[in-house]
Formats: sequence, structure tokens, C-alpha cells
Amino acid sequence: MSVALVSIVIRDAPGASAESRRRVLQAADELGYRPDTRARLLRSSRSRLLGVVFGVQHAFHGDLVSGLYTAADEVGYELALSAVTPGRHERRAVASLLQDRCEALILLGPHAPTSYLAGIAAHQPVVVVARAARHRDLDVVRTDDAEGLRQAVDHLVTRGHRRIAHIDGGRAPGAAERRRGYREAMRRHGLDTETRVLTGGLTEDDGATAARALLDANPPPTAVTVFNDRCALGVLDVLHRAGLSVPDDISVIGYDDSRLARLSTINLTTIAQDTEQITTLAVSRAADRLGHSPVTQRELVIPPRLVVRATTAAPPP
Amino acid sequence: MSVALVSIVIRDAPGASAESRRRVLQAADELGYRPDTRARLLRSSRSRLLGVVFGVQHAFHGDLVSGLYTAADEVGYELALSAVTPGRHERRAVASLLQDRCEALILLGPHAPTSYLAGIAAHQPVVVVARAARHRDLDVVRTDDAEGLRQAVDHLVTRGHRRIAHIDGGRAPGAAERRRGYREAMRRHGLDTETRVLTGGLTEDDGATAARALLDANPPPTAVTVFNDRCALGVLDVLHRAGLSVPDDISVIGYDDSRLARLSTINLTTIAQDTEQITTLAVSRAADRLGHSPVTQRELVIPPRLVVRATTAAPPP
DNA sequence: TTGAAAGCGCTAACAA
DNA sequence: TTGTTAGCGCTTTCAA
Repeated sequence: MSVALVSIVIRDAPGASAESRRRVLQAADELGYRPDTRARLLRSSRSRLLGVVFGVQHAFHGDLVSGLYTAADEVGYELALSAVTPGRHERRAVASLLQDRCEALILLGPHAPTSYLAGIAAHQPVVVVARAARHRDLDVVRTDDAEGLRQAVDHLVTRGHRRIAHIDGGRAPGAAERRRGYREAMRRHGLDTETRVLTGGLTEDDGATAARALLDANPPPTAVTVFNDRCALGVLDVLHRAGLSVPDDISVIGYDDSRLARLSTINLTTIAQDTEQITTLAVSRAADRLGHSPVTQRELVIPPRLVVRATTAAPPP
Repeated sequence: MSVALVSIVIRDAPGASAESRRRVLQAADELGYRPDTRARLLRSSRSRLLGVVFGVQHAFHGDLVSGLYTAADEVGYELALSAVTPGRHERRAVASLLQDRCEALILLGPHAPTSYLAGIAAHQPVVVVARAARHRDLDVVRTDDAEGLRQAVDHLVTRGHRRIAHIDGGRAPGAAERRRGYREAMRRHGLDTETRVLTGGLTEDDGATAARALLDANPPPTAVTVFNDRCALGVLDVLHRAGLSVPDDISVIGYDDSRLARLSTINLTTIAQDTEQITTLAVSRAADRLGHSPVTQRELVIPPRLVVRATTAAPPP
């Protein structure tokens, strides 16, 4: 019984008798044999490995990772995860994936400048997810964030709001786009003079801080669109504590449609990103590049969807 | 210039002239050379790779992963991450790590039965984190969850509470221990008759559901200890909406000291787990096993710490 | 200080 | 259907 024959059986490749298969499988089982992925990859030049860089603190990245696993499974790729943590920077995370011989990289909301990302893309396909990046070597899969904020503002204006503020995400990926969408929508409704952008961020604390600033305004806005759900949660909390009723006194719209937003007790009106489509497209885009399939659009922009829940209503009289 | 010489330079091993080093490094730089981790590991029998299974949805696991990266770094190990997602079960996550030839496995709050974990531990070291598991082959690093709940109950009793309920974590890792700690503490204070355990869970929704049941009680408790912070958040929300003031009408204690709890606006009294110590010990325990250092205690139980914030006070008169 | 040669566990081409 | 052989990119003797 040669190693080659065993290899055939283990890989479930054609060219072995039923009897051989049985014997090999049984022996493998008894010995607790596990194929060595590394040796396997070393031999066959392809690793069928997609590297994924994600932020370990981001709930939304968690959702994306879940979707990526499923999508990769379907096209026969494996995922190699590399986390960005407070003590482990993005470049470190990327470097470790490159050493592992990933065939392509999928970066979730990367903070690094486009030039750096393009540098990596010179060697292997790079798919940037949930962030804009203009470069001919970079594939991008992202939600149409500007459109998301347009939908939010339209929804509020339809309900009769005029004093609509935006608590932004600062320098976070996607923040600039959302700010732009907000500004454009306000202008389109002739509300230039009511446009008000406050500095927020990714976290509840950022939202809380911004909300306090919001309450100092005179008159305060009757509605506020917030960078993401987490940040919106901080806003909601401050508003409640200030004795304001949501949505009777002030309407709030989040972004992401996270688990938090869906909570019956929070029930936040929000902009949903289509994680399934984003992850499916990100993986198939990577696979296309690796399979040298022709790619027509470098950037795939997925429309978001307004999810109306209980934090938006008509403004107070 | 031979491959062997290049290898020496790249590994920064002794035995190469300064001139050779310079030339190799320069050439490597020009060619964009990256050592192939897989080939390297294939050759040297050791992979210096620690496999980590974590729940991609758990914020607390995120904190642990961050700590593990740091700890692994310090002892010269790399981490291979494998996520558990709604569509990717724990066994799948474990299997992929085993194929990657991780030298040891670190499992964060695994759900699998001890017998299954022990089966893996027969082949390589397994460190179970944040869950109890009694088996001679399994190393365990966990918080003294029972002690955590004792501290919570003691704190409340000291403040004058007697009707103290517990919203548990159902079948989640750690839930049984915390339940036991609660029951023991109540008994020790002679409050057997006031002991009341409600089924909760890991999420805000679980907490909300349990809190509604809590309010149906007559008389309702004056304080409640909750399985974790996320769950406590759901509880707080329901209480607020029911017009109850926390902590004036009812006190609430969470568990984990997550970012959520620290929010100035939530300010939840909670039980902090020492993530730094847990992760450091988990990694060094794995390293000890691999280095065949003698290990005295199979189970390392870390004391938790009560963090008093604004959700606990004396009961209403 | 350098190089030649063997081999880690596997796959792939070819021969038997 | 099975076995032989070569080699993936690296490390590690050992000799030059």
C-alpha cells in the first residue's frame, strides 16, 4: 500500500478500488490520521485560502465573518482569520495572512490608506469590504452608504421633520460617505440651513457625548441620523435620561440593523446592510480574480434598506 | 549563494557573514520575498501555532482573543483563529484547526461535552477557557463564577436587600456555576425562601423576557443578579420602560464588565473577569504542556472582582 | 563562513 | 488499480 494510493483515497480522488478505500479509511481512523493541510498546500501550488482581516470588537464584522464562511464554503475555499485588536494593528494582521500564503485578501473596513492597500494588491487580489477605495487594483464591495443616509433623511422629511441632525462616525470607514449622503439629501430637500453634523464615532460613548452636545442646541433638532447602531444606542440613552421621549420628542435612526437594533425593547429604526449579498459578492469576486475570470466592475455597491421600527415618528407639534 | 545560507540569514540565525546578510536581505527586499510559513512549519516539526476557537458574536470572546494575541506574542507562538458562527459549529471550527497542525487548542467557552473535548486532548493539549470541565486530560482556566455571584449577593445583602433574584444563562458555559454561587450565597445569608432563579440566556432579548416574568412576581424582588452584561441590558431596558427606577426601585448586577457596562449612561454594577490573567495563563499553560514543563494544577480558577457602579443601592423602604 | 544533500507530508505524473 | 518517482519551499545536519 503506497503513499500515493493512500493520498488518492484520502482526497476521495478516482482511481482506487473499494477494498483499498475501505482498508485505508479504517487504518486512518484507527491511527487518528489527519491530513496535514500545510504539506498539502505546499505541494499543490494553490492554497485555496482566503485571508480575512476583521476587527474583533466590531459586532458588524462578526456578521460579515459568518457570511464569509458560508460563501467560501460554497466555492470551495477556506478562510484564514486575522484579527485587529487594540494591541494588534491592521498591518500586523495583514502581514500574518500574507505569510500564510493566502491567495487573496478580504479586508473588512480597513483603516489603512488606499496606497498601502494597493501595494498589497500588486501581489495578490485584495477585496476591500465596507469601505470605499479608488484604485484600479482594488476590488471593493460596499453598501451605498450615501444612499442609506438619503433614505434616512427622506423618511424623516416625509414624516414632517426639518431640523434633522447627523451624528457622524468621525474617521471611521464609511463615515465620509454617510456624511455626504446626509448633506446631499438635506440640500435636495432645501434644508441647507438646517444641516448640522456633530462628531460622533463607532461606540456608545461617542454617541452619548454627541447627544449631550445635541441637547445644548437651541432649538434642538427634532430628528437625528446616527453613524451606526452602537452609537445610536448611546444617543438614545442620553435622550431618555434627559427626559425626552423617543420618538415623540425626537426621532432617531441608526445604521447596520445590528442585533441590538432588533431588540424588542430598543426597536431602533435603522439602515440595514445586506450582509449576505456583501459577503457572497466579496468571496466570489476574490474567486473570480483567482480564476482569472473577467471582472467588469471593480466596485460593487449594494443598496441598503431602511428598516422602520419604533424610534421614528412625526415631529412634535 | 546557497539556499541554506539564505535560510540562515532569513531566520537571523548565527553563521553568516555581514556581507552575505546584506546581499540576501537586499535581494529578498527587491524580489518582495516572503518566507512560506507552511513550508517552514512542514520542515521543522513544530508549528508554534496555537489554535483558538471563539464565538464571533461574543463581545467577551473578542476581549479574550485580544489578550491571547498579546500573550502568545510574548512566548513566541502564533495564533490560528477559528470562529463559531450561526452556520459553523464548534466541531467544524475545531476540525479545521486540527488540520492546520496547531500544537495546542485553546477553546473559549466551548459548548461540546467534556467527553468530546477529552477526545481531542488525547492527541494534543487542550485548554478550556471560561468554562468548567472535569477531566484529567483537560486544562481549564476560568473565573471563579460561583465566587462572582457570591460577591454580588453579599454586596446586595450588605445594602439591605433580601428579595434577590437571579436571571441565569440557561445552558451557556458558566451558567451552572453562577447559579450555584447564587444559591449558596442566599443560603448562607439565611435567604433560602427568597431564592428565585429565572431562565435567561446570553442576549439582551433573553434578559428582556426574564425581566417581564420578574415583574409579574408579587412582591417583585428588590434586586436581581444577571448572567451577563448583555442580558442585564435587556433587563434594564424592560425595567425602565415599566417605569421602575434603577437603583431606587430595584438594583441590578451584571457579569463581565463589558464595554457596555462601563458606558457612563448605563454604568452597570457588574462582576469583572480578569481577561488579562485568564489569557496569559491560558497561553502559558498551553506552552508549558508543549514544553513538557511539569504542571501541578489542572484547573486554574481566577477570582473575579465586583465593580460597583450606579445600578445598585439600598432597597426601597 | 558557505554549500551539498536529505527530508518534513503531501500530490501528480507516469509506469507497471 | 497500484506503485514509483520527483518535488513543493523550507530547515538541518554535515562536510568543505
